Amino acid sequence: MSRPVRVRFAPSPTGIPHIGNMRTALFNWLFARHSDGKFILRIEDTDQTRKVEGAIEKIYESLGWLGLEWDEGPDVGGDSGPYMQSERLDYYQSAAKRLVEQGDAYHCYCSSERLAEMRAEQSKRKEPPRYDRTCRELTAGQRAQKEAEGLASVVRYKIPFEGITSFDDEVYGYVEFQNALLDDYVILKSDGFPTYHLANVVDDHMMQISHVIRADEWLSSTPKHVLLYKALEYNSPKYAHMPMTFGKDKAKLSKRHGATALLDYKDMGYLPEAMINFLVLLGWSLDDKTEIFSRDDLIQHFSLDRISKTGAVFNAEKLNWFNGYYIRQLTTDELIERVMPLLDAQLPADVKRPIDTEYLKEIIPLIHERLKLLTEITEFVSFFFVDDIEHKADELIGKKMTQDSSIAVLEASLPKLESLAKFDTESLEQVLRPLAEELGLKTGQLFGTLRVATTGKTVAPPLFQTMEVLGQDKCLKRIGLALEKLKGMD
RNA sequence: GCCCCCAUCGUCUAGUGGCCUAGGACGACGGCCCUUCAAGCCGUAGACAGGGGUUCGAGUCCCCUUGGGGGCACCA
Repeated sequence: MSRPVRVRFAPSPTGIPHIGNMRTALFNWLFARHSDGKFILRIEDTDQTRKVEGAIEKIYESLGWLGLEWDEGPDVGGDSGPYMQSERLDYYQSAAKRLVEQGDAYHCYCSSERLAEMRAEQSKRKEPPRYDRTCRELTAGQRAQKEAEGLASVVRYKIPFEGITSFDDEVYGYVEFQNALLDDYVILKSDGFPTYHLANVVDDHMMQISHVIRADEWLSSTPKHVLLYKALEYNSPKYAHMPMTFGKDKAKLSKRHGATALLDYKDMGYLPEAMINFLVLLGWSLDDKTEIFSRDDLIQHFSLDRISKTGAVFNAEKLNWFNGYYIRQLTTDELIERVMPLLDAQLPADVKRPIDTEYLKEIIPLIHERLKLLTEITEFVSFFFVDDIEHKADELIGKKMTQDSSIAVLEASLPKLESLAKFDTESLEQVLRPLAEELGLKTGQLFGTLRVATTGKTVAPPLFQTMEVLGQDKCLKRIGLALEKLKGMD
């Protein structure tokens, strides 16, 4: 009989959650949803010195952006609260007390200066840095004396001198460690706050966490936790360590790899659905061909046994492809909705607000499949909105064209376009295609020149459709401007 | 230095002893389409780190080497 699935995402509020954290959150969330279990948010704020103002809001925002809703947490409550570790100090302290009384832990009065010195010595001698266990053997009398002196103390776990601590990891399988090589690590700091090791064990037990799904970097501290579960007579949860995410240099992803905060990607114009699809494939796969997963697909198919053991490099190129793909899947209206705030913020002030949605509906189909990032939208559509465009002279003269031939092209086009009763794609094509032949030019030369003249860009959506949306007046006016520019060049 | 983990194309990965002359995706390159750019379609190059075993047979199992990563705080 296995217990109900309860997993947690337990970030510490020390900054903006980065990609790696959020991938861990994703995997936990998927496992919970797949298993019909609970996804719990717990804030591990046990380090008073590293607390960052506003970090918790960023955690909410990051989860929210990806749509990873949590069932229990500091803000939504739940039966296992409080969900902020700083509000659970009593639990940790009594656990530590119990361990001391049982003889599984002891007070240590060594100063951090002494410890630092000791470690320096050890590394000089090329020895593994470890606590020398000075305080482990203190007699009751010695302890009383230290207390009387008013010395602050930490509580250290008393690692057995012999034996092996092992566990079965859901991803890595059987892993074992020699107790003799483990350090008497601190479980309670001198300020009365627990370390991660104690806090996560106490909380995971009290919150009835069934599976601990966390990054690989925790693998080597897991025996400490296993020992703690045993000493406290708790049932150990199952462990699933997942491979880490690396930067291009294969080192643990960190700030120096550029944008690493999840929300940076939101700001850069990525879609959360693309991000999820990309992130889940970093360390998990369904089979040999499926690449695209909707949220429901993932919930349906996600499983721990398909998590790989190898670290994955965060490769933004593939993310870009996913993003383009998901943008293309949106309907015109959906894309407008997502892009509207960006346009509102980025389009020049003299463009009328609110931005004309009907007009956008004509424009979007032209640029939709060209968009890779939402933030590119302004660059793609501004020439539709702006009144006067700026022509670059050298762009006005295309490949295999000269100043004179460009002028000729525009002058020949003008009357044809002016005479058009209907300024739509078909009519435009009907007059412009023959015109190229008349002028003895390739269609590309004619259309290219007109493209730059009407849009101000060398790269734009198909000419006729663009001109139709732009409208006759704007096109004629812009061609006129282009002619002036070309003629005034000498 | 010690401990732990990992090892298939540049990257993400499929592969759980014969279905592998190793599959897919991104990227790269070439082509088609074509008024530019995209998108789409077609195609090409590209990997089992090395060495020993085990086996009739090893990318798949074992060992060693090498390489990479992670951990070794009163941080999580």
